[in-house]
Amino acid sequence: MAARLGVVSVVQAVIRSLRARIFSGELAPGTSLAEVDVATHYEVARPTAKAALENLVASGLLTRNAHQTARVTLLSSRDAIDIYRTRAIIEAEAVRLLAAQREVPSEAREANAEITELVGASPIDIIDPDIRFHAALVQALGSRRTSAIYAQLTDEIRLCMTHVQDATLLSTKDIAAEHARLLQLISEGEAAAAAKVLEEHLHTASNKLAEHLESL
Amino acid sequence: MAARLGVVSVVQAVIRSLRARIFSGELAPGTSLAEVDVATHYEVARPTAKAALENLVASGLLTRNAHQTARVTLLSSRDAIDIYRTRAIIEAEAVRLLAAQREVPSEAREANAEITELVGASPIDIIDPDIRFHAALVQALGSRRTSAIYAQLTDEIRLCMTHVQDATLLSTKDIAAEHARLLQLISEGEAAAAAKVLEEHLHTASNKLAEHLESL
DNA sequence: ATACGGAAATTGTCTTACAAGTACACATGC
DNA sequence: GCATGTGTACTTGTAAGACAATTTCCGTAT
Repeated sequence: MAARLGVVSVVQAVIRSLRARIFSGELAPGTSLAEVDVATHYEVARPTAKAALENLVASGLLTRNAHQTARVTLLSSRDAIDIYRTRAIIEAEAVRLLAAQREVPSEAREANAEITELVGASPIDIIDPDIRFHAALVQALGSRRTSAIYAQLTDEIRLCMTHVQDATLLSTKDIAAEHARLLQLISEGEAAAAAKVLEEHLHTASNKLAEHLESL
Repeated sequence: MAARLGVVSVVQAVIRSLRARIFSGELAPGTSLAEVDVATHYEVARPTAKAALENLVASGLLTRNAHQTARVTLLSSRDAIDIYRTRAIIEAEAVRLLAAQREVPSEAREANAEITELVGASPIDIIDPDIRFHAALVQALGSRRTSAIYAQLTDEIRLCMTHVQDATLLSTKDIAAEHARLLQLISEGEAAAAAKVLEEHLHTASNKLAEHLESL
C-alpha cells in the first residue's frame, strides 16, 4: 500500500484514512477528490476508491453531484446552525433524562476534567474532549439509533472546525465552567434548568461558529 | 431491463425498486438477497447490484455481515422501541416549537382528514397518511438534517409494519382522535401538553408494535 | 452420532473497457 | 470586443470477466 492503512477491509481502510486526512486539515474543505486520485494515492482499483468516496458523501463529509468530482464539503453558516439545532434537540433530551435520574455520566465528568486541565493549551486540543463530553451525555440515553445519529452530526461538527483553524471561539475556561454547571444541575435533578443551560451553551457556540464561517 | 424501473440512474433505480418490494412485503423480512440474485433479476452487473445492496444496508433495510448474503432486516421488539424513542425525541421538539408559534401545519391537518375518512377501511391504508401526519410535524421544524434523520427512521418504521401484516394495532378512530387533539393543543399554544399527548401517543403505539413483534 | 474435511456458494477486490455527461477552452460570428 | 456555439479533454457511470478469501453446508469417516 502506498499510504499506511490499518488493514481491515480495503474500502474501510481507505474511508478511515480519508476521514483522518479530512479532520486533520490535510484535505481542506473545497479540495477536489477525483476517484482516480484516490485510487492512485492508495494504489487501489477505482471501484474501491469509488465505494469509499460514496460512503463519505453519504456521511456528509464529501459533496458530489452526478458526473462531477467529489469535494470536501464546505459547510455554510446555515449548515452549522442546522447541525447545532439538531444536536441541541438530542442533547437537551439526554440532559433532561439524566437530570430526572440525577445521573451524571462519569465519562462526561472525566472529559470536562480534561478540558479544565487544558486551560492554557491550544484551543484545538479541547475539541476532542469537548466532543467526548457531549457524546457522553447522548450515550447515556442508551439508544443505539440516537447515538448513531449523533455520531454523524459530530462528524459534521468536526468538519466545521477544520474551517476555523483559529478555533478560539470561546475561552476554554468558560466552556469548562458551563459544562460544570450543567453537570451540577443534572446532579440536582433540575431537568428544565439543565436543558436550558445546555441549549444556551450550544446556541452561543453555534452563533460564534456561524459568524466565523460567514467571515470566510 | 427485466423489471420496470423509472430510469434515473441504474443504481438508484434498483434501490428504489428494492425499497418498494421490501415495503410491499414481496420481500419479507428475513429474505435472502444475494448480489447475484439482484444482478440477474434486474439484468445489471454485479457491482451495480452490490452498490444498491450496500445503500440499503446503510439505511437499515437490509442487514449483512462480511462475506455473508444480505437479508431483509428482521427488526426485534427492542429495535421498534428504540426507533420510537428516537422518533419521539424529534417529534416532541417539533410539537413544542409548533405550539409555541401556534402554527398547525396544513399537511398534518390534511393527512389526518384523510385518516378520518378511512375509518371503515383496511388498517393498512392508514399507514401512509399516518406517516405523512407525523412527517409534516417534523418538516415544520425546517431543519434539513432533522428531516433527513426522521425520514430514515420512518423507513425503519415502515419495515416494522411489514412484520405485522395485521396492522390493526390501534383503531383508526382513536388514532384520528389523538391526532386531532394534538393539533388542537398546538393551536392553543399548549406546548407541554401537546408534547405529552404526542409522547403518549407514540408510547402506546410502540408498546403495541413491540408486543406484536414479540409474538412472532 | 460426531467430528473432520472438502466442495460449493458468496462476497471482496482488481483489471479492463466503453458509454455518457460535464466543463473548459477555443474558434467563430456578430 | 463580446457573446455564442462547438469540440475536446476529463470524470464519472456501468458493464464484464477473473481470481482470492471466507463462510456455509454436506458428505464421509471414525
